[in-house]
Amino acid sequence: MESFENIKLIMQLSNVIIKKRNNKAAEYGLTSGQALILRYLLKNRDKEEINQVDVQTYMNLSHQTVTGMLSRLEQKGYVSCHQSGRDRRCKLIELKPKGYEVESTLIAVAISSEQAAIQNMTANEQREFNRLLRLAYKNMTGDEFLK
Amino acid sequence: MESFENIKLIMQLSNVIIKKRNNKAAEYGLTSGQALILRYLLKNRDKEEINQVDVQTYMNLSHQTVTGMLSRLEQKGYVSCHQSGRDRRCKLIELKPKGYEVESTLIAVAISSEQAAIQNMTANEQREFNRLLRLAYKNMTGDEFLK
DNA sequence: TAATAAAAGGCAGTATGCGACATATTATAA
DNA sequence: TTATAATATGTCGCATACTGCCTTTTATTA
Repeated sequence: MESFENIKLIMQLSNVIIKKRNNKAAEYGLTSGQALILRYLLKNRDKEEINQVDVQTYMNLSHQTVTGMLSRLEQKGYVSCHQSGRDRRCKLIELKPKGYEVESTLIAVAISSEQAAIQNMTANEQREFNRLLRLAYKNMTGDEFLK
Repeated sequence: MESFENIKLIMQLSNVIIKKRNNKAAEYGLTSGQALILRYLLKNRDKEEINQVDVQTYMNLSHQTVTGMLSRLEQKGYVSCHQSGRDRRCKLIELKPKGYEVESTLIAVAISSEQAAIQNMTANEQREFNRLLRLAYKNMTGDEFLK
């Protein structure tokens, strides 16, 4: 059998991407993970209520990790967190004005990062790359990847 | 332009892979990163000298990160580190017997993890997946990915 | 209704992974 | 040869990311 070392490649690719995005996000006082959470909140601003567990599902991270990330976003004034009236176990997450202000910047950075990764790929290759990444994700998790 | 969110997919795929490998490696007191370093040292056992900078290059990680990982491998008795006689700035890394003992286990785990990711892919799809991952890596870093 | 299970989230500890900064040693240039 | 640059590595502090363990609140079941 052929030995591709795809696993090491995926892990290093991820590290490189995170490093680049951290450097970009640092220009406005964020990290790449915090920026991704903000984009999720902005995209779902019309939802009645967003709780921590929704962020965990979107990010596919443990609740302990997300607790820390949200508390740092709150400290910086991007979001505010309160106990939900609907279910007192839940943490209601709301975007503050500072969160709305960075929306266009976050989108621009995300697009440029996405473009950097797939440059020099034809449209067909881009579709195939995405399809195979999703297949690998499903192989490893048993679940479909959700945008 | 199409929005694939490949970046988020790659990052989450990497997280899932690391989590699975950490669980496996924990059975014999290692982490996934430590296991990868040991495999590198085992593969290069015939080299005259391996220094920390070689591990950094192989892992594509910063020297601060590798310093910590190596010191934990040393604490656990897998490697021993000394000052190099050839160049006193360099840290000579040597495998201890405990390192050699886990070789077959490390290889078995690595293969099974690699196989898990690419199951349900045809031989052609596997080659294409690897080629596109390498292209993305080169797009992001400017360098070729080295096994 | 009362006991129990499940869900949401918090805290402590450990391991990556980085930037910033510092030190020692070697290489290079004036 | 001496000043300067480059290299190899270290420490500190911070942000992820996890497991393990805990509390509070809601849901379920006897």
